[in-house]
Amino acid sequence: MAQNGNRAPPRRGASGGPSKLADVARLAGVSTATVSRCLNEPERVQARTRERVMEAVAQLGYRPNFSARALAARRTGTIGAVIPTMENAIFARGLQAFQEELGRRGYTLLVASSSYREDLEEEEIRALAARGADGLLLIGHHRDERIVDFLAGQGLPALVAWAYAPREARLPSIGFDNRRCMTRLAEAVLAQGHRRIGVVSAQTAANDRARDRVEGVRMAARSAGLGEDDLAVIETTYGFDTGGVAFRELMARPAPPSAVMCGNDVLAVGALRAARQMDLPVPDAVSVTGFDDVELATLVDPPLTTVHVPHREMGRRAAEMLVGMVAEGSLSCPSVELGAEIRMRATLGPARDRGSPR
Amino acid sequence: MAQNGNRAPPRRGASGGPSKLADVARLAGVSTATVSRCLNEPERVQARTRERVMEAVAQLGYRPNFSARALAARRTGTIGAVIPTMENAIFARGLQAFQEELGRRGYTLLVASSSYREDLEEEEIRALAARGADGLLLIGHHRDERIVDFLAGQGLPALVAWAYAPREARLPSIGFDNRRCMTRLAEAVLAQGHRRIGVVSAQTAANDRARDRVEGVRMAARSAGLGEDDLAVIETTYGFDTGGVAFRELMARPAPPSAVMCGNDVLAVGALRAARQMDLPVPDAVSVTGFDDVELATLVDPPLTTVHVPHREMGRRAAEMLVGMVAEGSLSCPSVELGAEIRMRATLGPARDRGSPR
DNA sequence: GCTGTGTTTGTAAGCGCTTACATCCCGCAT
DNA sequence: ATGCGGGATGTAAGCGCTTACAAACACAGC
Repeated sequence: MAQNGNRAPPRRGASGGPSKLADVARLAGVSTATVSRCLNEPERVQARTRERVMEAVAQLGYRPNFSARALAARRTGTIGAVIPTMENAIFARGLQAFQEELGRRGYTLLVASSSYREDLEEEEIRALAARGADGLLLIGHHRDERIVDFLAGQGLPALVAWAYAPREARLPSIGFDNRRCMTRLAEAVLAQGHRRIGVVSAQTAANDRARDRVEGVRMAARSAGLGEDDLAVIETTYGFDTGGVAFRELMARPAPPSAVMCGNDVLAVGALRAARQMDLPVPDAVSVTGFDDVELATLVDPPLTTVHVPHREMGRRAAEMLVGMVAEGSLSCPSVELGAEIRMRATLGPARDRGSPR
Repeated sequence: MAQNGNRAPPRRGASGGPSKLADVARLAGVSTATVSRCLNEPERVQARTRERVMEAVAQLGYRPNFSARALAARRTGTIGAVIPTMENAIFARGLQAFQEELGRRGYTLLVASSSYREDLEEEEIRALAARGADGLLLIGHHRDERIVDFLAGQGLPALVAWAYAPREARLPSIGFDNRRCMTRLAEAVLAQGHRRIGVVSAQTAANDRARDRVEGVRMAARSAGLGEDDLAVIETTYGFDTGGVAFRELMARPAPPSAVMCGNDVLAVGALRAARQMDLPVPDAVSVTGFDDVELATLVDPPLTTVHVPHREMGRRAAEMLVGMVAEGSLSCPSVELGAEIRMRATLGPARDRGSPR
């Protein structure tokens, strides 16, 4: 609220200060409407006039005032994204691709991060809406019904990424079927003869992706005839350390698992490190799997068996879809399922028979 | 340019559509000015009136229109950041902290990424300025003089992060002295008896940080009496693979280095992987160092000797400083140097005497 | 020559908010 | 009583742009 000389008349034109539409109009000898048209629908003004205007624009170094334009036109050319955190490489990468594509299409990205907190996400969605975002990118489907209502009420297009569930969800989405991917990976684990499986999952409370992944393992286990006791699930926060801690806890149980499936690569790498510290060779003593296939997965030793997710493509296509929705003023578009495939590497091996439980 | 029913009268109030300041004023039985004051300078209106207004605000679910507010008040509550890429963990992490602190102080973050391209960066700086960013965060000092002039002309506060050079630079900065850090690390390398040193640097053309780091090695080498030939520098783009390629090239030279200092951890990890593939034990056959101390550095085997940079703190404090400049309408503030310390881990070992060169 | 059609440009009314300034009102000193 | 200081509120003029509508003009067909 500094009251510093705000009222000083802004220097214009020659002095390098911001020039306005009216300045351009004056210099070009046309009306402001014509200048505006030159900038927004060039084909609607005669070539000669347009040249004159453009010259004036160049001469003054004119840049339209964004707020004024947004206010008058009721659109901002801004897309908002609310992601859990940029520190997670998968979001950083997807967001980077998202932003690149957005830029290519003349939109700007407004970012907010929710730190995986549902209340914060809601707050930020509303803030971005108030800021006039033309569209919103959200992560995952888990979200209070009220917010979806709010979005619909505002006529604000929103797209969900990192998940795919066209049936149950009201918002269109681009992503992959977390549950099915995890089921397939679990089947691969079971095919190696593992009969006691540990799961290190991210917090599932407000995270449908994490929930779906755990559910995926459950389904595969059930189909394979495993009982409740053969599946040990631990939830933990995101991080290398927490992954290690959870792994230790799993392995300290009376009948430890022969394979530990982790909800993401970061947790898995944490598990791997813990295994090394515990002198448990991977995959001979215990198998480990991840999810995401971040760069790290191929850098650890042994390289991690995981599920490859095309983060960059997801980001890029999300931008395409969202911009499309914004352009046609539609609140929906066909959801897109991306392929996510298992990357068999070295951390998954056959179950070593060390006396079946009991 | 979709011409869809834009002109339909927007439903207000009850119907859930966006309500305006005037709606609140009407409901509360006051003027719009009073409502505005309630929102912006609550202490200037009487408690009783304020309560009535706030109630109306709550009842209507009123949210101020951002563009209108920005247009009228000539400030946006938005801070822009132009970073090379979000995919680099160091920027993602710093930016995350930056955004968190910004949010805490009521500002929103507008991100653009330049992909390490100077022309794009300029373009984006101008775009963010036109969007009415109240302040700008930039990375590194390398930048055309014209842009700094432009910023000054616009009266737009800008802060440089990830670098510290209060003397030479016109913009205030927060960061660390890349050159000095690297000199110290190089001294540590030299202290281990290394006399032929390879450097794998990021592209230096538009990157003063990379340039300073190389320069840091040069200075230490010179002080130690090494000749030009004892220092082999390769520049490469950012990535694990490129780091590996550069490492191979260095080791394939007639008189290969006994230590390879990399411009950042990602390059270093790439080098480490290449070394393993070449059956060159680290640090017995060759030492390797990094820079940044990303999480990865402790996860590789052996753990990487590197320079620890407090990215999160840098982001957080950058937000503090920039918000301060914006609040007091100042274009400058004291630069801050953050400590960055060497993390001695296992990839740096004594030079093995394998016949001094010649 | 007159009307009708289409194209190009201008006029001016907002968009929803902030804020300088005017007004009102109340208590208090005179 | 009268006048004055000062806080609370209202009035209204923008902020810089877009765009509906009107005006002006060119040219075709009759």
